[in-house]
Amino acid sequence: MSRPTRYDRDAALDAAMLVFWEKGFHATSLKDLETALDMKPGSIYGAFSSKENLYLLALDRYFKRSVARFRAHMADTPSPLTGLAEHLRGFARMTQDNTSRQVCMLTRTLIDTTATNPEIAARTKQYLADVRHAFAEGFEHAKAMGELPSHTDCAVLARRFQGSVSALRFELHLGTDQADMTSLAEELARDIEALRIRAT
Amino acid sequence: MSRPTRYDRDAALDAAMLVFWEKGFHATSLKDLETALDMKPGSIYGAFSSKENLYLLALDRYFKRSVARFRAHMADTPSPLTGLAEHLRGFARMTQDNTSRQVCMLTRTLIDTTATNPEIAARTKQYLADVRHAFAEGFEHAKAMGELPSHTDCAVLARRFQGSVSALRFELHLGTDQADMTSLAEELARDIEALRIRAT
DNA sequence: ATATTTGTTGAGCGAACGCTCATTAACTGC
DNA sequence: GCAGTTAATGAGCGTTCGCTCAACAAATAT
Repeated sequence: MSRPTRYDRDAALDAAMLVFWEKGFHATSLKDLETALDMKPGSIYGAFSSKENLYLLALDRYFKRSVARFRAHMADTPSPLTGLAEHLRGFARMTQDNTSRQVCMLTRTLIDTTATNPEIAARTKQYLADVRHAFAEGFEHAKAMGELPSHTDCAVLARRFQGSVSALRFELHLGTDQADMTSLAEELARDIEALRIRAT
Repeated sequence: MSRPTRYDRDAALDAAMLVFWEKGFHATSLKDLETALDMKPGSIYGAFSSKENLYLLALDRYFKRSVARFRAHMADTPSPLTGLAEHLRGFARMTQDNTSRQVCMLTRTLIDTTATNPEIAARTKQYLADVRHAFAEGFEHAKAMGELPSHTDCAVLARRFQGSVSALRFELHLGTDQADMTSLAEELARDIEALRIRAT
């Protein structure tokens, strides 16, 4: 019974994520969303309740996808420490891909909404903490495999790592060229690898 | 001749800088500015032409003040390398000061305006490059004083240094507590000091 | 005093904002 | 076919947006 939906919810959320990621919460208008989702205002509200709620759904998508990608990458790398270093080098390879030439959406959101949308900001802080936790797990894994000294504070390393990721994404956003991106990523990656215990 | 202005242009620009810095370009409304500057719309437009122009004036102020502060700090530090390290440690001491618990306004602006206000974004990119140049000068000075190897690439160090500053400011924005701020700043500062040539 | 100049005022402009809802369309069950 | 159910539509709601301008106020010059 009943009429089937014309739109593909998954595709619509993907599209919403991209516009929001690119323009931010405040600069994205309902008109922008109507165009991107190819849906009329009534349908958007029927499906997603409000602009803010749609934003939260898009953000959740971004978060889950980022963490999943990171975990998948770590899962097929024999050395966790190398995996972490490679994750940083990966950003230098995004130079061509224009859709990814952007700041981290979580970073962006926190900046956009701290002063104006406490609910979104609070959720974002949680996501950022979760991402940091995933990074910390990577370092813990490295420690368990004997790549790091047993006294290593993985939480501290994770915070620094997150800083490196932010810095790289910001450089992408800035438009920094391939060569500079590569050398910056390489330096940050080497810092990670330098933590490895050398068999003396 | 003629009627004198009721407002203090300098104070008004300071106030504008603070609101814009806190809320960003898009989330700051004329109402917000009327309140912050204690001026009526007509006066604001008489004095500053447009919201965008006022933003550019506020941004310019932020930029000049930041660079001046950095240069002044470096000028009264005998060792440039220590000065750079101390600059990073300084951010951990901002934990109390709520007005400064924010991302760098240049970072914020670039993110806010890249997709929507090309003119502001272009100006911001220039400012960010100028700041990086000021950092590079600090490293050059350190090199000239024999604190760094003569083959050191100061431009690369400056880019990393700017990344560290961004990371610290972002942690402030996030609300990271005093202890974590101090340890993060300390680590980043030590990385700078570790570059120093050791008298062997 | 008066003329001139310039700053201040705030009601209100047109446009855009996020959002709603009566109406219409497309399906299923009988 | 028709009744029942749910999705899609888009004109248009009330509000707020950035901004203007005719009227007024406060100074100087003569």
